Amino acid sequence: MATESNKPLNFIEQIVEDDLNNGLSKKELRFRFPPEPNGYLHIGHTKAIGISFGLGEKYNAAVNLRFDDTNPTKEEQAYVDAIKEDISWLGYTWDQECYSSDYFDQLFDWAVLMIKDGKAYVDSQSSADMAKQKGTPTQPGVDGPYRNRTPEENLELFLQMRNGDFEEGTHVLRAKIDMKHTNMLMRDPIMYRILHASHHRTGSTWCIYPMYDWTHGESDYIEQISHSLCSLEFKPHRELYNWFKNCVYNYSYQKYPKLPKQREFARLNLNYTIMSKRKLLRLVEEGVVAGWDDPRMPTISGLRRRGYTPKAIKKFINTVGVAKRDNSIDVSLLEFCVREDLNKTAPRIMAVLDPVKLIITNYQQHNTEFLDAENNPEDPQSGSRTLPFSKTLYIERDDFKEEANSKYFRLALGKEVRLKNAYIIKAESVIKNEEGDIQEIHCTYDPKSLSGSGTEESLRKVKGTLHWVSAAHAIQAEVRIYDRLFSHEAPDSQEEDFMTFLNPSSLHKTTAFVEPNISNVQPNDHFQFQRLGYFCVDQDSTAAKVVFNKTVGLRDNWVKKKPKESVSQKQTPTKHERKPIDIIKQLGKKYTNLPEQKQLKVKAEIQQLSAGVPYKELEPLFGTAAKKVGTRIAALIVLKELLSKGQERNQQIDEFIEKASADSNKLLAEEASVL
RNA sequence: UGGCCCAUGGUGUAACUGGCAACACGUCUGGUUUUGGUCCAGAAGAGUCUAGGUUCGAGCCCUAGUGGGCCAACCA
Repeated sequence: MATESNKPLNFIEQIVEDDLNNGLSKKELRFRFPPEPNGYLHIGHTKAIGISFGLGEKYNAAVNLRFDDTNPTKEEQAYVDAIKEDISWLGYTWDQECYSSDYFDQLFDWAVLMIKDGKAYVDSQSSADMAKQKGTPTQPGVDGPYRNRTPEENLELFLQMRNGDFEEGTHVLRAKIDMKHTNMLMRDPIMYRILHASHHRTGSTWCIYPMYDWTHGESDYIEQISHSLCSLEFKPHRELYNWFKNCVYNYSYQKYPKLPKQREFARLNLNYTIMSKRKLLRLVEEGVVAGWDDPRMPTISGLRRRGYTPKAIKKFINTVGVAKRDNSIDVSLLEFCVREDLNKTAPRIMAVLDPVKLIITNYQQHNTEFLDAENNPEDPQSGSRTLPFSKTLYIERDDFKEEANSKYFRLALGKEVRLKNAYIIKAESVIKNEEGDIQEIHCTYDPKSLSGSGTEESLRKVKGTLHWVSAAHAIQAEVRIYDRLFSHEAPDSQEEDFMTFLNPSSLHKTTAFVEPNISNVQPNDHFQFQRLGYFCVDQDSTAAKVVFNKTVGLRDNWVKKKPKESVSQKQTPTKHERKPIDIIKQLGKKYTNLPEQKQLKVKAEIQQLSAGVPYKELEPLFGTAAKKVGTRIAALIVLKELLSKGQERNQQIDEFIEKASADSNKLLAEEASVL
């Protein structure tokens, strides 16, 4: 608590704090998390969960878990169970487990009172006709023909609706507000529709079901929630929320004296993934992934199976903050959060994913040594284990090159390297097959160099350390390696269907050789495969075959440096230089606001910056991820420069230009029309 | 020819009722290291969308503009 208190408050905490200062008592604080049981919870929900449950923890207030189950055609008990499991796994406990369907009776009674008061009426038109009368955001609506039915008539029809006398779609109950209201939601919103569907909790008791707006606020009110927190897209609903709330308050202020307050925050967006339940459902239904808990899914169950920990997820949610502007968070932050947790907790083991045989020619044929190895250098409590070492080992194919420059720290012919927790070896020769692939690496070892032996030889510094396993002792295990599900940064917000951006190689299964200490592992045990990354045991594991999921790789500076080496031999002293693309983006951002004089200047600057930069590096500018008008204008300027320098047109370029020239923004269209 | 919300380094968030723009991720240096991990030390990168105004002083207040988002399901 003490550490929390010096953290600045986010705007929601500020609101709560203000209410507390204005006379709200701490005892009256009550929050809720209200999922619809029509799918699995995902990382986006975690933010909402973290906000409401976090507030509950901070103020020691109750948080209800409420299932918003007013649409029986989409909801299932299975989803209820999964949601409960996910929230529990995250480590939160709710006060009451509630269901909107528990309030169907109360809601009905209130609706009757509203009909009697002339605040609600039965409309008997088709939904198409109603939609016509509703108008558009820019055009006011008009009253429908049934709007002025008498309360008696409305009541009788409503009772008949409830009794099942009508077909679906023939009648609805609407609130009588204002068809000309600037807020579309206030144009006589529907309160009840007829649905002859069985509900997962109320069965066939009802054939009319209340709509979201006529349920949510009232449920908050019944539960006497003090702060009803939801995401930004519900902002326009707030006005209606308050309208309904005041209606029912007049009927029940003695029983329910406190009025809840809705406030909205920006939802979480993560790049390279999608966050809509409907779309996630499609991935499941079309078999793109193995299920809601496929480790590639952004669902909580997917992340859990992937090896993410509750602590890591909470840390992530805490770090992204709470505000009101649209955001897109980089997955690297999520990855950082798991690594941070797992680094402290995951025992280290050695596993070779892409093996090549290493034979120590001067090691005695049938000898086996058991060497000592630390379980986790970050955690002295974790103790140590023994590793069998013998003449024939496996190392990563990647860890050997016949010839290598001085930047390569691994094994090469004639070079020395340490085998982790074992000896220093020197590569002497290789055996290849007819195709020229390396079959065996032959090396010699220094018997006096054993790790931890304290000898002079053991203290020698060699540049590289490799992980390895003893061929005769290693256990084979299946390892599933995942990559991002989508190759596009924002697959969700494009004109094309998000499925077109699927990464075809998001799953790679391989058989690895793992040190024998894994014979007793259990599903969801976490490990660090040394030098490779964090892995966890999948639920598909059996005693006969262990299955690992790769959670995330280690941070790796080597892979980042590799391409540089090959691309340019020049050692350009580019100290702290910003990438041209970043500067271009930044310049573009403000372009539309600049006076013409300055625009010309900026234009010239962009041209200059893009000159000589390879297309590949500038490509992201033409991706549809460049949403901002300014960025797109900058991209066009760059494009003009590139095309004039002989860059060939491709599909991406053509599409980009086409889209831009059709844009409603004049500046953008003009710039594009030149090309 | 509408209403509402939003605008701070590449990304995400700070900056308490106006007072030197900070933190995290990412990037880059260097050091330690039997994981090219961790850890440690350091650096680059924004002058706060634009134009005005109020003020001794504006990221914060006001006006206008620009850009982005949401709203026209018998979904939630």
